[in-house]
Amino acid sequence: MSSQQTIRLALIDDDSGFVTVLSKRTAAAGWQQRTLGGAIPPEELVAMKLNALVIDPTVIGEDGWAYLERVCGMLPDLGVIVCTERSTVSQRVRGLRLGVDDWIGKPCHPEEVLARIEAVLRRRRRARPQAESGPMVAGELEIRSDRFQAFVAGASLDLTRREFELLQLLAESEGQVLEREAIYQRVWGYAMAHGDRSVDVFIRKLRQKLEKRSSGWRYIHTHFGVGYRFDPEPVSGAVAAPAAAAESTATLVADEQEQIPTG
Amino acid sequence: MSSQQTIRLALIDDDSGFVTVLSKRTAAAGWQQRTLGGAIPPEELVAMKLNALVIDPTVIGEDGWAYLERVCGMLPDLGVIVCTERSTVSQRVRGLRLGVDDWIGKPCHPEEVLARIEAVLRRRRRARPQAESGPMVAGELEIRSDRFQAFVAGASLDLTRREFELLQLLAESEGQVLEREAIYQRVWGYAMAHGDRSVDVFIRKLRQKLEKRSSGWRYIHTHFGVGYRFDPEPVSGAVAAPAAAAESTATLVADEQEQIPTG
DNA sequence: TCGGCCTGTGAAAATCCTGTAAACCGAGGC
DNA sequence: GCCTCGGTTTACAGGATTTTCACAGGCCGA
Repeated sequence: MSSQQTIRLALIDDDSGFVTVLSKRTAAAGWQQRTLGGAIPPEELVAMKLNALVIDPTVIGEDGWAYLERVCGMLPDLGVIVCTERSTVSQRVRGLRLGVDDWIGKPCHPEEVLARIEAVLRRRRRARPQAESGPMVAGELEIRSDRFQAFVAGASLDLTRREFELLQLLAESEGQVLEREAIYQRVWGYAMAHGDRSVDVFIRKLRQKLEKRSSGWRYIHTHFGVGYRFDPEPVSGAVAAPAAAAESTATLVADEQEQIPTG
Repeated sequence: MSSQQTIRLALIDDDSGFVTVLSKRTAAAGWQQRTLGGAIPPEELVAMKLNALVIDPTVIGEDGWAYLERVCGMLPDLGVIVCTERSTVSQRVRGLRLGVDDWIGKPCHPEEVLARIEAVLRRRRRARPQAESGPMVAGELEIRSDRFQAFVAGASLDLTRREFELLQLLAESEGQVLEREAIYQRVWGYAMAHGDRSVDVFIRKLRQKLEKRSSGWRYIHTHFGVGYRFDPEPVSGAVAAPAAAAESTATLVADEQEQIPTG
């Protein structure tokens, strides 16, 4: 399910041991992580579209409190976890009241840090049910997850839930070839049984409905022996079209990445 | 809305010193607090309409983990803070992954406990920036939260409390498809048990009462396999057959354009 | 070009989901 | 205690959706 979007985390710390160990863990968990040596203007943090920030204010020095306050104030949606050595109760209370979500003492076990980050994010997501994520657009398709439906020129494709989730997954991975097993695993939520053709069947249904409402485009491409790839392409109308015309169109869509997930 | 709605807290612990000190603090902070000597069925916790729960699982003994899991599962909106003596990293990680929001080691300073509870709750409160305002209008429906009632042309629909809350939730999210679990969670206040049909039943009651007073409109639409969507639409009563115009073609393609799951 | 996979299709069979009605239950009011 | 009312559960039927099948047609390497 797409509710498990990968976590984007930034780490502001200069304790190389801690950074190394934690990075290894977050990488293993599939999170996107960025390590920063020192204070970064909150504006840049915004641009990073982070979910969480782990910070040791001592690397900032004097202005630590002010920095924390500014970050928490400017990014109320960001999960902020302080992780630092020696601290007094009143410092922790001050930090928490300032807007910090959790305060961990060093030394600490990286697994606990991860668990605490998850706890912070879990709560935050629950609070903002299906926040942003405006409609996704592809070709003349508009995919609206708040309606569990896709539209072309305002007309609903009338997708069923499975069809919609499949389309959404494909569209999210635009340009990538997804193997059947991977698709099944992510849409159905469990491993695909050997010989199951459900994915193919749903791809067909999707193609039918897409064709019905948006016949001028091709969205789903088959990769023989591998899987499917979503990539909206206007259908080059007549094959008899002037060579030149077709050619140029081709160049526009030519930059396809044929990557095959190493399996 | 006053962001300072008083906090309702329950404390499950038998360490009288801790209980006393903490109670004094929470009282001073103006929180409503209830101390419980041991495990309480989650159902009763629901009835208490708590914001947060501070618990020392050791007072429960063996079933501590199971209890935590049950509570966190049933009340995803409840802030759960574990406060206990001696604990290992793996215990803390297990707890946090289970759904616990914060894990504090005893002995600890009551002020820090308060600050951590606040940090946990802070997230959840920001969730509804929803400025309560005048009556909401949808179709020929007027929803007045000050009266816990909806009206059509001045006539009350005679909604019960649940019916009203359900309608209000739906109307607030006009246009969005809400999943049953989400509806249940927000109206009933705790997690929906698998197989519970309460939402459907109340949707039917609502539809009946809406139909009785406003038969010219359709308000609640069903999204098969997903949930419900509120969107007032005047019912296109007379489908004055678009006449002969495309008659011949129509017969051939007629079965294609109907769609849009109106419910 | 041939044969062995692999994918596209259409439809039947199996499941799942929702609308509806009615039985149940506990809390109050009389 | 008896009755009413709101809320919960349960049972069932009709549909919608998903799965499963069998076969046809296409892609590729030998």
